[in-house]
Amino acid sequence: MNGPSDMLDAADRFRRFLAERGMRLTAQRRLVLQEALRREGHFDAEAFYAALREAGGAVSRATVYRTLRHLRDCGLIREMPQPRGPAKYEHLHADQHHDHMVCIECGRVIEFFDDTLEAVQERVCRRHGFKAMDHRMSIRGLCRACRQPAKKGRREC
Amino acid sequence: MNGPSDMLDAADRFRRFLAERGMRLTAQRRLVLQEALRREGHFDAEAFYAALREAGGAVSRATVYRTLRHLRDCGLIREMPQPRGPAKYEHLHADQHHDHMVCIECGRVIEFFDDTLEAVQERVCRRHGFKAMDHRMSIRGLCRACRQPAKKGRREC
DNA sequence: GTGTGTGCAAAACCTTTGCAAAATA
DNA sequence: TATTTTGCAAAGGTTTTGCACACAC
Repeated sequence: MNGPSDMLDAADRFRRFLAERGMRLTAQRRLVLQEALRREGHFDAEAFYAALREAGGAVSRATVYRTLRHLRDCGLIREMPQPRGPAKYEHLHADQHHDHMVCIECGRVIEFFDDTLEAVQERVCRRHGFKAMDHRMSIRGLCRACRQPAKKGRREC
Repeated sequence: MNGPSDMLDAADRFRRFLAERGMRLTAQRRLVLQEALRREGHFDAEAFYAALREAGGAVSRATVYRTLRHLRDCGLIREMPQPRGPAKYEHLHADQHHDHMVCIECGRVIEFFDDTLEAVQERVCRRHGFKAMDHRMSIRGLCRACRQPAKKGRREC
């Protein structure tokens, strides 16, 4: 699901996205793209930037922020502003959309996928003449571990 | 749906919420609560603060931010961090949850409600041992007006 | 050569916080 | 009186921007 062919697809898609706008796929942008695809979970711009630097990547903070925005506009990553602190990002697998459950106690994020949601999206959009490009659902609540407050040894999540 | 009894309910609920935590329902907090309930659509903290001041309310910016946070924690309003700019708030009607479609072209927000979503939430949570308190879904795409780019006189939304 | 991208540092922006004074139980 | 709340201004943390230089077409 995240092999080399995915990477090529993504690079191609990004290139097309840029070309359509008279923009260029530079070395820096390629670097940011690769790092974004390599990431498995959620990440924020600052840690992302640090990792890139650590790995010897010659990219500035400004370029990281700018490129993440482009990747988001291109639909390759998803940006999730947080109630507090920096926005979280995650890369979008080409093949399967997913949504999130967030534990309000420990902050853990669980991913899920449900067909019905896609159907809901279709129905609602038809009703309002809206053309959906994407959706996101997020369920807030308590994860299994945090539901048992009395239980000893509750993991930190 | 937004009559005086709603207001009383909300005030009561807020009072209980505060009492449980050894906090007080001060004049300022009451003011912020009332203004939040009065609001129909989405608002941000700064405009909210300005409106309160304009109306002669004696509340400081810090208190507005602090109280909005409490109202959120109490579940009376919903906070929606934005990709850019200040977080948006909206007050939660006691009787009906709703979700959003956001036009990526003009920014318009359309509200909708769909029963199926609640079912999805239940099913997903059961599957993962998660206890849901709340959910939010947001569909990004193009609104009716913005789908017809050729059309003259397209409204600003 | 014209236009686009980058890097740096500074600016902008929204939100939170420290602290002393005021209010409330 | 003990505790909580407020208001102010300053700090905080994240993201954007201005600008000069470098680079690509």
